[in-house]
Amino acid sequence: MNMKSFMKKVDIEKLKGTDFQKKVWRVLLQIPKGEIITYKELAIKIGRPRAARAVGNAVGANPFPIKIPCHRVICSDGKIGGYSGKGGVKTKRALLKKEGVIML
DNA sequence: CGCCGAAGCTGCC
DNA sequence: GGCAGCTTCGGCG
Repeated sequence: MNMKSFMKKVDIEKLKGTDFQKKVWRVLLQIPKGEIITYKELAIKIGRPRAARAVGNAVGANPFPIKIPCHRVICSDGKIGGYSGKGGVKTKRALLKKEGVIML
């Protein structure tokens, strides 16, 4: 297998950020297309089930909000949390819809 | 069901 | 050292 095909995204490890952030971004990139996750689930995945808020900050602090499926992360209520990126929550909803994720 | 306040975690000034 | 933030939970009406 070609390693090049594997690195279709950006190397988070190469980016500047804390261990916590890198972990969060890594999980985001491991999320399959059309799949979403809550901040809480994400926090639990990285080992900080009580750091849902911190996770939100890390996700929104990523250097490439376009290459990072930050829009795949939603509230535990199944609603869109927020979006510090361009367009705001509006863009987030649009991206989710494009991905095939329909919100009720 | 909707609103309010408090809690636990990180990153930055 | 302290504040604010893409949240979460519990209690109350």
